[in-house]
Amino acid sequence: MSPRDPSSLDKRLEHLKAVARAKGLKLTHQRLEIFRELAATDEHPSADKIFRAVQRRMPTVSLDTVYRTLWMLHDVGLITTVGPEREAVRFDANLDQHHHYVCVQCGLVRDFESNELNALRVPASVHRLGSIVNAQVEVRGLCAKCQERPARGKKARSVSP
Amino acid sequence: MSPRDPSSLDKRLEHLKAVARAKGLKLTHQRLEIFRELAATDEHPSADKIFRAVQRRMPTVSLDTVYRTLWMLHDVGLITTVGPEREAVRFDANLDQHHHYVCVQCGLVRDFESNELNALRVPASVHRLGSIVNAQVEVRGLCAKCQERPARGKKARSVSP
DNA sequence: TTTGGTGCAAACCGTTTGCATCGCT
DNA sequence: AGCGATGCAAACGGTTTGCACCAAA
Repeated sequence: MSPRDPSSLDKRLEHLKAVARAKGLKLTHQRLEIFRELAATDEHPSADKIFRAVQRRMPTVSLDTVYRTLWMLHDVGLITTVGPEREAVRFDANLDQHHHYVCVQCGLVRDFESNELNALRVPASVHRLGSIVNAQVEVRGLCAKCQERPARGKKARSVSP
Repeated sequence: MSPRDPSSLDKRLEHLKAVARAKGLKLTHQRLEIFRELAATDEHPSADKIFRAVQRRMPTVSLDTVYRTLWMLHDVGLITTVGPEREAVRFDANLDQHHHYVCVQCGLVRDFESNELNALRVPASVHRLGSIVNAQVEVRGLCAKCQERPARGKKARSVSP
């Protein structure tokens, strides 16, 4: 079920249409191309990369439409981002093996430890990709504080805690 | 061994001094304060947060010294960053559970799958932090391509693949 | 006509860099 | 004196936003 698998792409386009119908989103030419571009690769491209690719077929698209579309797709749960969404780099002086809990709304990051998770083994296929420096678990969720005060109307995206 | 544990802070300061001695780094007042600030918390602050904290005790520090110091500490392996280092947000249309391999040099991201890792359980303590949306493994390493051509002299930090 | 979506350009913000100065050895 | 570290200010690059225009219902 790799993203390159054409049947997987079809499935995702189906899903997109279903969600669009359910939520009353307009599936404009631009939106369709942007989603298709992202769904057809497993390289996890940046907005700019998607922009340049879509631009080839559709010279009038603008970068900000790509951004708006991507976040819109993200908001309705059709796509995700890689790693914690954040506005700034976060640093870590804890060199012992540990794992992270990340709040998807406010960006809070907390360490936790687990011998069980420390012992996890990555599959052989990963070793073919390159060397391994470390492996850690990233748990995403809504932190206790953010559960109290429900999401703000607009950008539910990042804020330093 | 939480970062708030004062004995842990001491241990880290020891380590800092040892590495500084070994590598001939100058431990200026600024550098010491910046490291201390980071090592004393487990909030994984941004450069700006560290800057504001250090500034209280040392009103003349500048934000760029904080950045330079943090990356210097990072380059000698004394601190790390949370999540993949990247210059731009990367998007992902793969909603099935999967995991990521991230190259620490060029920023390449690749999916991989593992039933074993899909089944991992997070410790109870994490559930106290908030709700859980998903849990995935992030493996960091140097990808095959980057191993061939050794690191560039300057910033070994990010570039879109 | 009304409601969104889009494109453009300017604003924004985190981060980096060039350069002159400072402080330690 | 010599040399790396620092501070300042300006540049940079990714991202967002205000606004006018356009297209579909």
